[in-house]
Amino acid sequence: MASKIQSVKGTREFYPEQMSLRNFIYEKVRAASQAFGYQEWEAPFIETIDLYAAKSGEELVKKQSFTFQDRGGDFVTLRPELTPSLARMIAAKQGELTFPVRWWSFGPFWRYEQPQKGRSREFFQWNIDLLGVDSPEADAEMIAIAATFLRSVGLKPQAATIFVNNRRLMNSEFDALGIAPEKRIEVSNLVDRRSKMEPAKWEAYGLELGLTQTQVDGLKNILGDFDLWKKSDELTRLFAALEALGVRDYVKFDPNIMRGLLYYTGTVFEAFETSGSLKRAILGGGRYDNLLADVGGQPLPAVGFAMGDVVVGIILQENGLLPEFALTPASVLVTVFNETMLIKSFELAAQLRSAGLDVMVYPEPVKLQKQFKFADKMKIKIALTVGPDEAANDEVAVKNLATGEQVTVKREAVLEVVKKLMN
RNA sequence: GCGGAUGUAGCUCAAUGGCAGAGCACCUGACUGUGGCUCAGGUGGUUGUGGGUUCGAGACCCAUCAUCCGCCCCA
Repeated sequence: MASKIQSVKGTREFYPEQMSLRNFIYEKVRAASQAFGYQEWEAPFIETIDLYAAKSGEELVKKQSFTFQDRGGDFVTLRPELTPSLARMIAAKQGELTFPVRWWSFGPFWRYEQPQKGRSREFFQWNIDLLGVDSPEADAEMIAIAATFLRSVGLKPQAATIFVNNRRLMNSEFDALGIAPEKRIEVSNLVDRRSKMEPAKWEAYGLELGLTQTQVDGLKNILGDFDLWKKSDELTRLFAALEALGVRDYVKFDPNIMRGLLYYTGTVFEAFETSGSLKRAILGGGRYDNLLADVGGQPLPAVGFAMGDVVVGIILQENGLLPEFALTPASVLVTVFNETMLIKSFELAAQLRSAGLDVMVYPEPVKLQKQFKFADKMKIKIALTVGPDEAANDEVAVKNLATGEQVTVKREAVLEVVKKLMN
């Protein structure tokens, strides 16, 4: 057992059952994206590390990226996120694209971190972005798409909530407390940790960062003020738009939401399950108005979010929201009576396939008992048999495995009989 | 990178330091042209790996590898 070659730590192996789940998520993602008129696109899975160095955050680049040398000696990275690739691709065609651009994508990403519940080193992520519009209403559309997805998988507002904040609002509040602009990143970090630390330790940490007691107290007031959004025109308009879009019940203002990525400039949001064991964000995103200019394009406002497949998969499973995935690979099994009947079975299967049915032929002439047992395990509902008796009369035995009833019909009537059984 | 837990049959798990077991799965038969249900029988293990303690180790000790859970960070 120890000598077996193992999968690379943290990678994902999708057996058919897990593949059904992944495809289920993909379909819901696609439906929500297309409902708002977004186009599917994709970027390279491998990029240079430089693409991320500028704006992704030090932790992500230095510690969490899969980076290695290719055979030519160049350093390449398995993409840990999509937004920098998007920014580059938009910048490259900025003159010829029709704005606003509405794009979505669902593909694999890699981050070198310790695998644990809700986190693997390889994951699939939905990214969706709206570029070219700088308005709270654009932010609202993005949040509405997220809410539409949550609703489509059966997560009600009581079960999953999208928490919203605004970096500009927070920065002006930080300014009002006399916190220097160069301390914003550290203070944001402090805010991020509040829910994870004991109050006393959190205060001590704030003082350690060089804040005064008055500033720490002021920060506590801000973070406890859930009406703070009323001071922000942006958020006031955002909530009005969310009301109009019919998703207001999914969204709550929360001044504690900051998000780690450096490129966010305005509205930020994260969705969490309200109860349950997993304290990880289902999805997260926000407005990033400077990124295009930072990668060498013309300034372009943008808003978007990302959702990993791992957390949402666990939550759907734990809430019993997954449909019964049909593990039936075919609606009909054609058994093989013996060596000489093999060709007859293949002919019959081909005939049914050309009529559009999914048909499996047992690949070798083993005991019929074994073949029927196989059909049962695969949850195939109809089994066809051509034995010597049937062949002599140009007939086929059609068995309904759900009821156990079997009829023998003329070969030209098989299609009709099978179709009737399928309904 | 740090901390905790767990590694026994294909799977889920038992086994006071004293003969390695059960359920499920698999195979065979009852039923040689037909699944599910039942019954009878059977295959399957260097107990993750390498050392050590002991008359004797699945169990105790050390190391190592792997997995899971948490911290950091984050989708």
